[in-house]
Amino acid sequence: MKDIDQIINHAEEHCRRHGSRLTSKRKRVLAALISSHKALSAYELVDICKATYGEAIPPTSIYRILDFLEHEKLVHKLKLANKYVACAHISCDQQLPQFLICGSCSEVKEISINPDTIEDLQTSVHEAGFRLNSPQIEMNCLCDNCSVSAT
Amino acid sequence: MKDIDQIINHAEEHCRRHGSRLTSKRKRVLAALISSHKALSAYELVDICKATYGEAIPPTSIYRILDFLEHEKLVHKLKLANKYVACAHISCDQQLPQFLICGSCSEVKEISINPDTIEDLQTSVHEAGFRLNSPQIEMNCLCDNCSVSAT
DNA sequence: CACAAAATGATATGTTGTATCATTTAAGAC
DNA sequence: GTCTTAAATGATACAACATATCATTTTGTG
Repeated sequence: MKDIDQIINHAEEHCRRHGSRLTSKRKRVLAALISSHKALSAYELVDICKATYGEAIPPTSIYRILDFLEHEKLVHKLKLANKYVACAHISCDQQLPQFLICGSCSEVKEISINPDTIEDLQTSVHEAGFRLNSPQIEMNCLCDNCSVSAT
Repeated sequence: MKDIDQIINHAEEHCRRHGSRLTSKRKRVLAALISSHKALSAYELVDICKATYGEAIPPTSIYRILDFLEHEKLVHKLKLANKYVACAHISCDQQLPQFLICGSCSEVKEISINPDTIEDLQTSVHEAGFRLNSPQIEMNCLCDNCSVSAT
């Protein structure tokens, strides 16, 4: 498990190379996401930032910051859950995100599916006359933990 | 292309077998979804029902009716878009929905992906310690129409 | 018909997200 | 260093999506 500061430093470097800036508030939001290990809503991030740093970042700013982080591919938005997660691969620049979201506890796992399977999916999509915007796929799941306790 | 009344009749029979009732308002909502050929939001359905039948069905009722129709598997909720679509297979009871959603024009296509591919997906999910709640998968796409006009 | 259960309606409010304009902050020129 | 300007952040208002709660209406059954 990588130290959070180290990941933040990597992200900062990544931004610098792209000519953008990882400001202190952006860092706070990213750090909050990284350390949560869960998907968080924008308003949850408002609360967490307030609790952690005393000073409140208003919702509009949080949304803008999330847009920025998403654009820099440091954060993914999970549309199934309307929540946000830090990219699991900030430090290695991988780019084919697939997410499993536990419907019970909101745990999120970012996995890498066999590229052949993704290829098959693409084929099916093409045959239907569509094309995939992004290979980001989100799946409603139960994590093993929750499926055990549900029994 | 099946006649809408015929599909509605089939749906009514389906409900009867399950001991539930497809009331006139539920029929209206389902008919609106079937004839739209697009995903519609709950509030769009409020407007359409009002325009089509004169009499308004309030949002709370629309949501309840959508829940009912979803529970009866006559309608799918697309979480990516916060919209609802009539199930393309009402008349044949198929049950493995995968959806392609055009991010530009909201056109929705319900496709059937190769079962082997779905099987592969399931395997990846299991290896990650999760289990799929439902095989419903939604993918952000562009339809060919919109990708042509975007060029 | 009378009763109970199911369905629908009314009202209020919660959650997520965006539009608009004002203010603050930071980077580069001089 | 300080001036200028562009980027970032803040404040305010509001739109879209959704649910909680309680009241009323409709429907099936004895």
